[in-house]
Amino acid sequence: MAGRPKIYDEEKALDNAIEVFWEKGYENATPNELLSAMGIGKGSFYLAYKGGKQELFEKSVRRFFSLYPKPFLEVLKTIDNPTEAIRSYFYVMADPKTGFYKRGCYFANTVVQAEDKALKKIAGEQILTIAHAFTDAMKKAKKSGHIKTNLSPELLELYFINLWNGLNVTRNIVKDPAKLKALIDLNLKILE
Amino acid sequence: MAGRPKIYDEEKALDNAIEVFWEKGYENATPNELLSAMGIGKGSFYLAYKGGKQELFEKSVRRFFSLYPKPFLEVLKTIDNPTEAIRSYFYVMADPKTGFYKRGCYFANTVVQAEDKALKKIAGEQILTIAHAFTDAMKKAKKSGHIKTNLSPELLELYFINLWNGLNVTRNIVKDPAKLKALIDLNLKILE
DNA sequence: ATTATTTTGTACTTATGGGTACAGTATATA
DNA sequence: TATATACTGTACCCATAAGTACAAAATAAT
Repeated sequence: MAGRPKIYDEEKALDNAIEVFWEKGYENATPNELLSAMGIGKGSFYLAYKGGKQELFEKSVRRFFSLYPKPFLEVLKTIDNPTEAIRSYFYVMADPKTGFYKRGCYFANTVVQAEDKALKKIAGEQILTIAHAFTDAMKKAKKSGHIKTNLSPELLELYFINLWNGLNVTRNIVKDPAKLKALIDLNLKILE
Repeated sequence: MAGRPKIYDEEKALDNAIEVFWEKGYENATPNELLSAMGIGKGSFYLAYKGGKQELFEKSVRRFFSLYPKPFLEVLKTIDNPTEAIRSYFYVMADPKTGFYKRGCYFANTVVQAEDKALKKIAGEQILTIAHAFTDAMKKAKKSGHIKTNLSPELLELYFINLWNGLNVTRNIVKDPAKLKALIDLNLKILE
């Protein structure tokens, strides 16, 4: 455990890198922007991330997941009737105060933007993980009678992934939060 | 009208450029790829497109529109009950034989990928144009009694834009055409 | 055949992406 | 206090993006 101590906070630096990637996308985030946002030089960077930009992004994906979706999914598990929780999750895409309204879904953006197949895949898996958690919640709610639809959980899951992915694009074209909320509400009627 | 004659076909060159942009996205398409696909050198290129890559892309957007959505929209106008026509339009995203299944929506990709706000806007406008045509078709079908929903045409339009945009992302994550078709069918039930 | 006009190919240019190499500095421990 | 270890900063490096400059070539009209 000897050696010169790090001058920067690893987690904070990663969080700052997330901001750059989120704003610009993986390909458009330049080393200069990343390094200056992280507050470190090349020496430190390539020591910490031997895989360079790609490794940084992969780590940022996992960190992003633990920062945003994960806490929500843990609350979701404890809820009996999940419809309103799910609605509020979708609403972040329609709320100008959130990073999601402004910059979209970290994962869905990557799925569309990245050239690298491996990155696309990792990002897609995060979305699927979230979707699975929604499905679990809905299965439970069906058993307890809070949700009555006869649609299969798998199809419902796909329906909600697609709503989310759609919002990620549509918010760029139709910016009115009220319209986006109406769209979400309309889609959620499927659970009635 | 004197002068050395062009050695290449402008339209064909533009079509070839579309293929590159469609495959790679605006930012990731390199000059080398574009020029060699178009079969011309720099001299000819920057003479024909003084605005460079950006001008080329803008022209490619209009050309793409005239190649794919426009013919469909013209047929759509002549149809009485548009539900099946619209369904078949959405199905291109679920059909492995089409460029849309493999490479997605030229416009929606641009909306998500491009840094340039002007390009984002132009691409978004194409999507809105298509959506408006759908709305017109549905208004007509409502009057003639083929469609009975009470939802406002504006909300329906947003719903369909969002379905399309969602498919453009979701097809990267869930590749099974049958599942994608089931998703489309489920969404189209809203017209019943 | 000369000229005016347009197109083409090649050479050059600047900036940046995405790193590597390595010498120097700061620490924990023996 | 010496040493092994870990971090940092600076100086390089090569490839490519995106475009300019311009001389040479091919035509139509005179």
